[in-house]
Amino acid sequence: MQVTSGRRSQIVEAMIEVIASEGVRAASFARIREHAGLSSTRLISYHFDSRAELLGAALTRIIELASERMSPRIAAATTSRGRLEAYIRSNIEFLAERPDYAVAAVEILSAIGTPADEDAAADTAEQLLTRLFADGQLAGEMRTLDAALYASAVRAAIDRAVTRFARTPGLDLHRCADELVELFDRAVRPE
Amino acid sequence: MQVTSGRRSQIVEAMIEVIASEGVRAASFARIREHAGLSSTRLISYHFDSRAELLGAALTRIIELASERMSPRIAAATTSRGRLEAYIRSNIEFLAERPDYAVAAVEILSAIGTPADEDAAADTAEQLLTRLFADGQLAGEMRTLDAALYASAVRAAIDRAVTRFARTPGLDLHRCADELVELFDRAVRPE
Amino acid sequence: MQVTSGRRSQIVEAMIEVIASEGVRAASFARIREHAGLSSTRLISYHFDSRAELLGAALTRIIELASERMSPRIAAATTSRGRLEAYIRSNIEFLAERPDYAVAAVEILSAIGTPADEDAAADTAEQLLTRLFADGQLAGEMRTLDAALYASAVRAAIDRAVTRFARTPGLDLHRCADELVELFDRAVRPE
Amino acid sequence: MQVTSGRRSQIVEAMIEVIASEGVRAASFARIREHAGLSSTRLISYHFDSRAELLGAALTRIIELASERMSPRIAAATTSRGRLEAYIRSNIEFLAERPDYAVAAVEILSAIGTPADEDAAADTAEQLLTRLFADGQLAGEMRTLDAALYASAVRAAIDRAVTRFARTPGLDLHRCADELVELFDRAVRPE
DNA sequence: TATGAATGAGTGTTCATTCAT
DNA sequence: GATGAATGAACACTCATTCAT
Repeated sequence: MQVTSGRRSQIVEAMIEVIASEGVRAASFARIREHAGLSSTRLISYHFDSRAELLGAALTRIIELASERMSPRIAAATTSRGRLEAYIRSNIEFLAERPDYAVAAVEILSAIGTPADEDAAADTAEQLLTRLFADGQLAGEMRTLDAALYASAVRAAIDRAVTRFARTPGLDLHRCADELVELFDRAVRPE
Repeated sequence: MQVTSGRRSQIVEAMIEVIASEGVRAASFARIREHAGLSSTRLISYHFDSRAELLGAALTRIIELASERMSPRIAAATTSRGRLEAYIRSNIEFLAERPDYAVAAVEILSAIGTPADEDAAADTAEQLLTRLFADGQLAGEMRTLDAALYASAVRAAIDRAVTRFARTPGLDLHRCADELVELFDRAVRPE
Repeated sequence: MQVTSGRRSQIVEAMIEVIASEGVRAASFARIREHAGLSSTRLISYHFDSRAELLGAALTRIIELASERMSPRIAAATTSRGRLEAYIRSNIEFLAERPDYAVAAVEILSAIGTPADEDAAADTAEQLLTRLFADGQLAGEMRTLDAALYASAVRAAIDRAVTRFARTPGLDLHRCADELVELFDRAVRPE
Repeated sequence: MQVTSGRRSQIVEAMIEVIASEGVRAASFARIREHAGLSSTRLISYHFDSRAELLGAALTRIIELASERMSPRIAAATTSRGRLEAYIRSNIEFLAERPDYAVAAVEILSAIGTPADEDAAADTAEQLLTRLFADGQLAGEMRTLDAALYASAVRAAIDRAVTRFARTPGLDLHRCADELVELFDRAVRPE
């Protein structure tokens, strides 16, 4: 099976764009068909077994792109607190570069929030952060704290920034990143 | 004359309960009718001009209750950092006492979030926090920071805790409150 | 039973105004209640047994007013062709003075057109004209023609003028009356 | 590719028939579904984006048919007054042949009349007549008159005849045509 | 790989009306 | 004379999906 069949990615991108500009609720097959200029919604259900699968494919695609941006930045850091900073900064940079993708991701995650499996992508992101906080404590770089809760706080703060940016495009993202880095660095550093 | 006509509050409460357990999407008039044991959905549209109004009434009710819980606690604090702590703790306590109401509020806010009513309740909550952070800086109790961004970070962290609690009822909310208080107090204190 | 109970006429006038500006379809009990500032639609169904009765009352009221305007003018004419001219002119004058009433009458008549009884008000107006054309022929003032068909042609032409005026308030009604008088006078005069 | 997809025209014809016999108001999707023997009303909204579009399609279809009947007859006439006669006669003939279509057209036009689309089909018909009266005056075949007003009077008279015929099927349409031709010919001829 | 056609369940909302004071 | 509450039927329309080529 080909992950990127041309048609598939065309549909996925159309859905992402519609979600970003009009929200998940508005991203019906009909609206996607229209936005992508497809002949019929049948083309969508031909390529995706269900709406959920399409939603999942969109999220996977976004995470793929975000990961390309963020992973090397995080890997390049040599300390846990440095990796936390890299995580926040590169995530905000991704938002600056692909605001539609970032907005769509938040929309999708809030839409599939409750029902999905524990191993959903959302948790993937938080698991990475949870490990980061756990490692920081083991390395003595961070004070004692609840890694999972801090992970969710970081993600929540970033996601909220994404939402605010979607409504206020004039937002200074560079400064926003600085503030968030400062906020969490102060919160975790020992003493 | 009673503002809350009995029927109205019955419907509002039914909607809150359905939203809390099944999500906003599932909270259709038909589902509310069923849950509240009403004779027809017409009863709902008789008391509320539109779904949006009902949603607004539900949110208002929740904010009313949350405010009853939180306001005296916040007012009792004598410092800005104390008020921040009281805000976080009393909000989490409200979540512990009325998890359905807390969950419903988050659901409703994310559902009506986009429509750009600047004066919406969501912003009201953030505005209160924004003032709190601004006052803290003026009083010299907090270091220099972006009040609005910190406000949204606090709300985002609490809202995320609400969501997590909804999925994991076993969560230790007392400890969760301690951690969040610590997180933000460290983040704001001078030096 | 009092024909004009104050409340009744208030409701009737509100309905006429709503019909004139928004059409019969839009003139629902709810819309009338709103326009008249009533507390509930129940007040309407209290005073009128059905929507049809209210519609009939409105039409009766309009015809009453139109008749006040037109009857003396028609009666004052001494010939059949003079009465035809008086009919047309005074009808157009009524339109100029009470455009909302004239528009509402046309709306109501087209709404209740098909179902109603033969003795409906619509026919009343045409019957009067039919007699006028019949008398004109008997008196030798008019050539041989189908009185009923000419009656309906006159009413149709005037009603259409009403509709056009409703859409084009700038219409010169005086000239319009002149033209219609000329049209039908030429059509009926002998030779 | 066929513009008229079979299903589409089946639905259009069903709607025309329902409108003719029961009025526009009664022509709901449910009633059409029933009359056409369709499996679901969804079939209607599948083929037509909205009720308005379906209404428009029905009107277009009727005008198409009426035009087939009337156009050659009008074109064959060599004088303006001859064309006026041909217009009236062929229109009444269309009424005699397809009473349901004629009735439906009048119903639809009165239903969509208000919404102020200047370029609506109604005006198209009147514009043709207006030109006819203007040409007649230029050619010296008709006396000086308000072409637009005469056009609306002709259409109003014919439409009223359609309505009357719908209620009184026994009406002698041949004689009706004779009378209307005479009426308007006398009204326009010079001297 | 593609597509037009079809579908049943569902949405919120509106309608005039009746019930019970 | 007046009124708030209640009601069931109907409305156009949207949903993701399946059928049949």
